Formats: sequence, C-alpha cells, structure tokens
Amino acid sequence: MAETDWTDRHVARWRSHWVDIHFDDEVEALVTRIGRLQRFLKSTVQTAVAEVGIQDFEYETLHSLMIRDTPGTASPTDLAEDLGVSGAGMTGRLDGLEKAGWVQRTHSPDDRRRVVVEITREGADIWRRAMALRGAQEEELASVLNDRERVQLNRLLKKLTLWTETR
Amino acid sequence: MAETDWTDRHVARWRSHWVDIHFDDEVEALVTRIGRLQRFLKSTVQTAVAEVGIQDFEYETLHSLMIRDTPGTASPTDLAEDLGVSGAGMTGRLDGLEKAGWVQRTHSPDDRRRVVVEITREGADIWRRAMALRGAQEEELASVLNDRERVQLNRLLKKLTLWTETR
DNA sequence: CCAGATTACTTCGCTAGCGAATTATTCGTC
DNA sequence: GACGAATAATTCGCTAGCGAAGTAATCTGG
Repeated sequence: MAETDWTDRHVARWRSHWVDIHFDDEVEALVTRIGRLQRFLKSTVQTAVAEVGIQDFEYETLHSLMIRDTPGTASPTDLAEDLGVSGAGMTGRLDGLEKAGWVQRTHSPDDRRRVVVEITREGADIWRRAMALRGAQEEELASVLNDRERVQLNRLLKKLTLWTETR
Repeated sequence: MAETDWTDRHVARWRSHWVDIHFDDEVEALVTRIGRLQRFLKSTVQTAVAEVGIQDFEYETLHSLMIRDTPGTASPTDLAEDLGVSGAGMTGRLDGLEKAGWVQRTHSPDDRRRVVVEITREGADIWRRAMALRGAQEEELASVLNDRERVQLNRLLKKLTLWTETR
C-alpha cells in the first residue's frame, strides 16, 4: 500500500519531530484511525438521516428503541445506558421525540416511578426510512473490503471490544 | 471465539426480530464496534488527562498543535480543520487555552487577518504529562492484540480511511 | 488606485448534553 | 406499619460547539 492516509502522515510527523518521547506507532495509528472513521461515519449518518427530516441523535434513539428484546418499548434508563448518554440527556431527547410525535411516554402501572417509552407508528416509519439511507452509506464504505476482510476486521475489533466490556 | 460482545448481541437481536429488513450483519457489526471503541477511548482519555487538570478537548488541541510540521505553532483554521471542529468552536477553545496560559495568540505581522497560535512552556509541559497518561491507557487496550494483529488491523482500517479521505 | 470580492477570525444566538439537586415512589427493616 | 434508604426520572445551571452574521484586512481587475 504505497498511498499514505492522514494517519500515516500524522505518525510520520511525530517520528521526525519528537523521537525522544516514548510512542508506539501502531497503537497511535490504531487509535487515530478509529477516531477518524467514527468522525466520518457520524457525518454521513447526519447527512443521510437529514433527508427524512430527522437528526442523528434522534435516529439513534429510535434505533436503540427498535433493536432490543422488546422492540419499540423501553425505559429511559435502559436507553440512556445503551446510548451512553446521561439520564438528563435522555430526558431531553425524549422530550423532543415526544413533541415530534415519534414516541410516547406513560407511567408503568405497577411501579409509578418507572416510565415506559413506546415508539409510535410515525416514529417507526421515519426510523425505517432513515435506516435505509444510513445503511446504504455504510455499505458503500464497507464495500472497500471484501467478505474475508470484513470478517477479519470484525474479529480483531471484537477482541478489543470484548476487553473493554469485561475489564 | 465463544464469548459474545455487546455488538454480537445487538446483531442477534436484530436477526431475531427484524428478519424482513435488508441488513448486512458484518457491516452493522463493524460500524457498531468502531462506535463503541471510540466511546471507550474517549472516556479513558477523559479520565486520564483529568489527572493533570486538563480536559480532553484541551488536550486534543494542544496535541494537534505539537504534532505538525511546525511544532507548537499553527493558525486557528489549521487547528479547526485537523480537529474537525468549526471555526467558532476553535475560537472558543483557544479562548480557554489562552486564559489558562497554555497558548498565546498574536497577529501575523505580514497579514494582520491571520492569527498565530503558539504553545507556551506551561502548555507544552502539561501536554507531555497528559500524553504519557493517555498513551498508557491506549497501550493497555492495544496489548490485547499481538504485533501481527496490530499491523493487520491497521492495514484493514487504513483501507477504510483512505477511501473516506479520497472520495 | 479604488471598489468589490475574498479571506481569517470573532461574535451572537441557540442547542445538546452533563452533573448535581430535586421530586416522587417503592423497598427494607426494626 | 412507619421511617430511612434506595431507585427512577426530571429540573436546573452551566458548558462546548454549531451555523450565520459581522468585522477587519488583503487581493484583484478595470
């Protein structure tokens, strides 16, 4: 691979200017590339889901609601944990989603502290349309890799995620 | 690999509930794992650099200042582009860094529209200490992979980043 | 040489999200 | 069965960051 990416140049600059400081090229490159890929993915999701009139964090919240053992329904706390936002942040998101008519909140009858969030018909519809667009973007990116490479990449990434989840 | 990570369970839930919708398991897994790894990395950087009394975005800005062809000096626009923040956001970051005494801004003498950002002695010191802590965290994560796997993972990630940077 | 376009940065108004405090409900124990 | 601890969500005050508008300096073409 003769071509260099941003990360190669970043690491090379480091090497030439700061040789005295301990620094593992491969580790820095890994971390940098993951960060830059995530930035790219976020921006493509943003523009993709904007086409159906929804924002990335709204899409993500609806997505989290649908992709669970009880599809379309969850507690605010569950959603907050899965999405890595605070409870306060989730209240804010749900306020917006509820006002837009994409979810509705009701108090659980057997424990009135609990809130049950449910997706509405309109919420499910817009989520499906946003997901199709987002999926197309991601497949375009993934098409750079062949099937074997995708599996291989997932295998290596999973080694890392497993460690982060169990430590 | 018998153990499942969060992403495996996420994809499996999808499979069992929404089989009718087009959906590539490997692609969804890739995107999900990259997102979750970035989330993890962000949180470890946050706690690591907090030990020297600095925030992640401050550390990143100093880091970007140091890792360039002209170490320790740059324009706000260059920094904003490298870091993926808006010009307005960079002005805000530099306000904070300048107030803390970690950078200083001067007008370029030959083009007075331009601002030259320079790191101070204190800025460079705190960056070095933050970097050591951050690096230790990242190496701990990377130690899950052996040398061959790190190279392999970087090779696959680079295929993706190259595409995102040139399309 | 000067009027309009361009460039570089900052200011302004606004939004998403955070942590801490608050409210409301349920659990646990004596 | 009542009182304190624990739990679930929301409210509050605040911060980082965005896009658009504004300011100031430089370039460019007639």
